[in-house]
Amino acid sequence: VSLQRMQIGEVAERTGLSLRTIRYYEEVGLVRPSARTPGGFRLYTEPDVARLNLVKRMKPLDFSLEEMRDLLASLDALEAVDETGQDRDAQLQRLAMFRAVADERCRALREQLETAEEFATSLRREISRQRRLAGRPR
Amino acid sequence: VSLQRMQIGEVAERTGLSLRTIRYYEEVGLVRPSARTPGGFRLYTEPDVARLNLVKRMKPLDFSLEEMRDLLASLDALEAVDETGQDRDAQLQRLAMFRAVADERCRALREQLETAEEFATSLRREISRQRRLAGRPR
DNA sequence: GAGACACTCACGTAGCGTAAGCGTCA
DNA sequence: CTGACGCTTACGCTACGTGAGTGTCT
Repeated sequence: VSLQRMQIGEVAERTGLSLRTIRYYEEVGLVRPSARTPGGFRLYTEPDVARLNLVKRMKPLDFSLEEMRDLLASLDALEAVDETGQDRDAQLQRLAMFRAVADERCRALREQLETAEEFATSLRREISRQRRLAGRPR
Repeated sequence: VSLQRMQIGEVAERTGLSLRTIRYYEEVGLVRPSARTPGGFRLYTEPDVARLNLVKRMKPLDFSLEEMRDLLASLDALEAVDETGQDRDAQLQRLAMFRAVADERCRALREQLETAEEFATSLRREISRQRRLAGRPR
């Protein structure tokens, strides 16, 4: 099965993304299928799936789809070996910026988690307080 | 200043929420100002601000505004002492449900953070890899 | 040809941001 | 009376969900 090209349903299953999401990612130029059947069905290769999984792993960082597109573009550019030194430097600079943003987002996430846990704790406390009050009505 | 009633600008400053957000929260019945001037300006009291801050602390848990509204409603109901035992029990049940959801969200947040940090790390690695490659062009 | 699968519109949603045009308060 | 501040109305945005109606693959 699907040794070479898979269609969107299988890709969805393997990535955990919805059909709509996968199509939308193509619409905004984030991940495009490397081929189509004559009838118009999208055909994905393994690298395509890998790219989708990469996007999925980026999502917790809360990048916009546009940012992810740019990040992927930089990675692609660096992967293409036939690049002039100047361009490489530019792409490396962009990567470094993304790294900085990513670090910042991680920090924000840690804070968020802390706030969330504090709230969960205070909710638990409120519940047991109310339970005590409920213990003796009248 | 503002010993009793403050208007929306000051509230925004004190809570860190935007005017738009505060007005929107009112629109969906989440937090409403306890008064208005004859001319229509919103007037908030200290408890109003506290409520807004409470909402702000809930946000990391990723509740929908509707869920928060319900949660606040349950808390309000429990605060009102003149409640029948039955109603109290119902509200307590709802609180317990929220607690369960909150715990689950915390778990999800922790996972998210982990994924995020993994990605940040792999990004760092990729950058230094590319730096090494850039070291000797030609 | 029948069923599973896919396609393209296209409208709906949450949670606000962002003017525009106008009224209110000190 | 003039800023500074606030009001409503309304359209825009992101990242999809959710049909409807139709075509494609095996």
